[in-house]
Amino acid sequence: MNIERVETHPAASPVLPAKVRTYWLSVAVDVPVNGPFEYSSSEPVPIGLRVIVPFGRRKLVGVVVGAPEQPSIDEAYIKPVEAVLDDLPPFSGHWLRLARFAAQYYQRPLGEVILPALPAPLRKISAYQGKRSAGGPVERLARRKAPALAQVEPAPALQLNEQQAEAANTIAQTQGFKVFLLHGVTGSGKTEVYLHAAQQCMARGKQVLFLVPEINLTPQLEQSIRARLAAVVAPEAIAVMHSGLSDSERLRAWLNAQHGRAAILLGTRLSVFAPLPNLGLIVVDEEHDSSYKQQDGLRYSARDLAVWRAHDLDIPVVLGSATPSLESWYHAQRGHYKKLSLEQRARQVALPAVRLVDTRRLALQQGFSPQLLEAITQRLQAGEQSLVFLNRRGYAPALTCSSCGWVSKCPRCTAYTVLHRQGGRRSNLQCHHCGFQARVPHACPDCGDQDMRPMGRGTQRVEEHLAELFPTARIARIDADSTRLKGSAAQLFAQVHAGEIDILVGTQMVAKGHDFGRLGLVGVLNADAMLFAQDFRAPERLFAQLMQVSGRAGRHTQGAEVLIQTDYPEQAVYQALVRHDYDGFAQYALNEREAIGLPPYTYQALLTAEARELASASKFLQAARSLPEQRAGEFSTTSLITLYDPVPLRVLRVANVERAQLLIESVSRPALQGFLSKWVHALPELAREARVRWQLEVDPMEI
DNA sequence: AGCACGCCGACT
DNA sequence: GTCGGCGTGCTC
Repeated sequence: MNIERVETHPAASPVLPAKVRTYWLSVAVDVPVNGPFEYSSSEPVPIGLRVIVPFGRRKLVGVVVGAPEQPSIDEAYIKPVEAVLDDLPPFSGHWLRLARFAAQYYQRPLGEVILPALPAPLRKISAYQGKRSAGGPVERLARRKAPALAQVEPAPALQLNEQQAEAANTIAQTQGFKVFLLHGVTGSGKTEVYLHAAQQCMARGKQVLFLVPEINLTPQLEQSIRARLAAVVAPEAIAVMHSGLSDSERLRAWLNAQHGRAAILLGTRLSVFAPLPNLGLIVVDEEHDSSYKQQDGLRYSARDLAVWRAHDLDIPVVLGSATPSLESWYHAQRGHYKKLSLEQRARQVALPAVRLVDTRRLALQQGFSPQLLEAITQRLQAGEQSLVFLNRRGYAPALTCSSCGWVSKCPRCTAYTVLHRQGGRRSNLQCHHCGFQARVPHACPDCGDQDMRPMGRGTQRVEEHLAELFPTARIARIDADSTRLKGSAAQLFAQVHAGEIDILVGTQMVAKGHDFGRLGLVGVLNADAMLFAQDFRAPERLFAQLMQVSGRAGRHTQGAEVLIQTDYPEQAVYQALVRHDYDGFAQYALNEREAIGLPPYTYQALLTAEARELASASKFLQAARSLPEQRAGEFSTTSLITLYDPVPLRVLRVANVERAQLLIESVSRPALQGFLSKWVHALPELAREARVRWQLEVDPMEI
């Protein structure tokens, strides 16, 4: 193998004779077993370097996380390190502390945090073996020239209004740890504030970490940030990281960050783990967005880790949103975070008027109220665009038999199959949980009747109705189905921006980021379905989502309007939306949470079990639940911990796997942490006996 | 997670 | 007789 070893001490090596001392190393590797694992080396290896180690019958890249004086297991079982990878400087103490904190907080082995945080070429052994050219991926990348950056026309800095300037200066003047919650309605110019503060930070020679929920969906953001920064930093000093990059592009950005060549790193949640030796400011844009929470593997919250990281480095962090998470709002109320408010819109355009359409006593036409149809008609006549928002893709949520009541169901899941138009008149049935597809039956499988009808409506059906009602209007639909082909989303959005579309039908895909110039009306169908999802955060999510879609309207035109059709117009969420009153809604929702004892007033974790049969999953959870009583000596803090009864998940079966969950709650975060760290040690054995798969999520977003 | 060992069913 | 099914166990 062609791997350079770490330099030995030059003075020592030629003189000292045979007596070789052994150095012990703790190495974190990416396996779902509690590590770290211990290895030996004849030379000292600095903590934070990567090594290649034998592991069972294979070889793995690991990271040295400790150098114990004595090994914790019998020396006879300890194998020597195979190679030391010194193509990168060792990870800093801060970086390792961050990884350690995440591993401990989210109850995962350290290696499962550290290695997935690295670009693939740095953690895959194949990048170091069997390559014709010498060296590793770092050396190979250095020999290749980076593709030329596209020319960006520098955008002039906008004149900040008074509130923006005050917010930006407050942030820029802060050097130690401080969390700012930047609260500003859509269009109030939060980005300008971030960039202003970022610029001042970079001017002091410090790096900026700028987190965004998703970059792919909003190429506008990257372009506008590049344009705004072009006047202040060289294009190479802007590194971008997101899931759309190739391995080598990601590696390049990562190395630029690690070597301090990047003055600013713009990236999605994984970027919170990027090594930034000179970090001076962290920005988390749209901090309430659920994309910051990873939903598999290490279930971390990039927003929460960003705050931790800022604290550890003693630097400021800015959380920005028009609809902050109730957690962040609560911290601001308590004075833990400093609230900065932007109340004016940057452009002199009034917020759209929000009206509720009480659908309880209305005859709806294909799901549309007369008021909404009338509003669309008027906008068409005025040459303005309308957006119909419906968070349900497909033609209809199910197919049903009108004579016996049969409903189309997925054979593998506890869910209806959704009727989809395939193009033209052709249709099929699809399961949105497991991907199962079936033909549409000609007759009812139960009674043979041929009168099969779609039940309810999705975006395809809404699009069809609109085409019948407004035959001359140009209509487009944007959802996961219409944008499946690569590039088609960008093309559809471009058509909307170019004014080639009169009525746009869309799911939540249209809610984020896009700035539609001529959009005068937003109509919301079936909002109540989102409100009554069985989750205590449903109103919070609904408020944020409707605020966000509402924000699509009237960014440039006066007199924009949002119509929300609902059977429950008296609900606090809707009333607050009419008043554009985030503060009122947040206060109301927090009071409710406090009264019932929900986050942010308590802390939660969720243990989920999966098995062929619900009974096995429940049995495992039941055993896990009774463990603390059985071993009372080990679990001393249980008086502060509530373990609820295991319950089946709302969608019980997905792809022939049945799921149940157990909620753990505590008023004390340390107590919950202490409990979980003991509890997880016992779970693998219980799971083996019950033959179930399990996962533990700390601070779950959905329960 | 991998990877191998192990012990039962249908094939050249 | 063997190819291969995936249950079980282990990794410093």
